[in-house]
Amino acid sequence: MGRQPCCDKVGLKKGPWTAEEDRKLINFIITNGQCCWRAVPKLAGLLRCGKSCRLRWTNYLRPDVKRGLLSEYEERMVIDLHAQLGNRWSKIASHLPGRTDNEIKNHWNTHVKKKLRKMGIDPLTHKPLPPPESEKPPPEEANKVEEVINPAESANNEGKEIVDNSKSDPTEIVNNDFCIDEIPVIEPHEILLSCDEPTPSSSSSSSSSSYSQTNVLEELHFLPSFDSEIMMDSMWFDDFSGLDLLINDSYQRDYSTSFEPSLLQYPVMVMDEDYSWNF
DNA sequence: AAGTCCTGCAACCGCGGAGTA
DNA sequence: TTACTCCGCGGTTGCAGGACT
Repeated sequence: MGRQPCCDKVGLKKGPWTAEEDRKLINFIITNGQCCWRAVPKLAGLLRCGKSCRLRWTNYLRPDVKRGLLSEYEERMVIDLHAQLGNRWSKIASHLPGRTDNEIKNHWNTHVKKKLRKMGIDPLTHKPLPPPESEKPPPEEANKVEEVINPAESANNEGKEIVDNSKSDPTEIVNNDFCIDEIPVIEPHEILLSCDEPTPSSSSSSSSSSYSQTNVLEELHFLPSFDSEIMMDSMWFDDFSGLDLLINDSYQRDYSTSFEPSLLQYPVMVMDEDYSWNF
């Protein structure tokens, strides 16, 4: 007896998401929160399976998702964490706020693997690759590279916080108070908003003209004078009633100039006609 | 300019774990 | 204990766009 499909696939749409589908999904989650993905497509009026909706939301539509290439620091962290955790992308992603497991996995497979191999490091083991017979690098050089890459073996030298795998489950590492395991189901009042300014790469990295690579949330940002220092990482709304969230279907209202940031208790989100978010 | 190859990324698929009746 | 559902994870695929010939 095979496993039952996650949903009735007959008549379900596959492939890239359209702007309209994204809008429906965003509207639904903003109104109802994240719950019961299986029911989402039906309730949101989407011809998608629940898994597809969840994937689209978590990897792309979530307001706090960070777009663009990983910074050097993030990449280094990914390498370090991969050395500790292996291909546990969701665990790795939990240490990089705003990054998704899929994004990190893709980055690893397309960039980091190559980079490490180029450096003579086995991306699987983080140990020096056995050099080709013809060009054996000096042993001290290989060791040096390993020192840099393999945190488990360089912890003492760098004074970095490295988890002792023998003493505790590496998956339980809590780094910077952020662990995806601790994130509860998101309720409507808990829609997470990124305070990051859109990074230049996020707008320029789109290599495809297809809609799916033009994040409807790409323009997400606070009012220009909003104190992004204070709200550096992210913020959670304590009370849904205070979230003045406006899906501007009429495309006529412009709230972006009608608030003094200092008076703002809650940022105002307005969805524009191009499905981008504005505050 | 046209054809082919390569690359990067979004999305899909199938499995395993957790929860529950 | 078993059978079932649902969710999340990791591996893989498919496609669009860029690079190359």
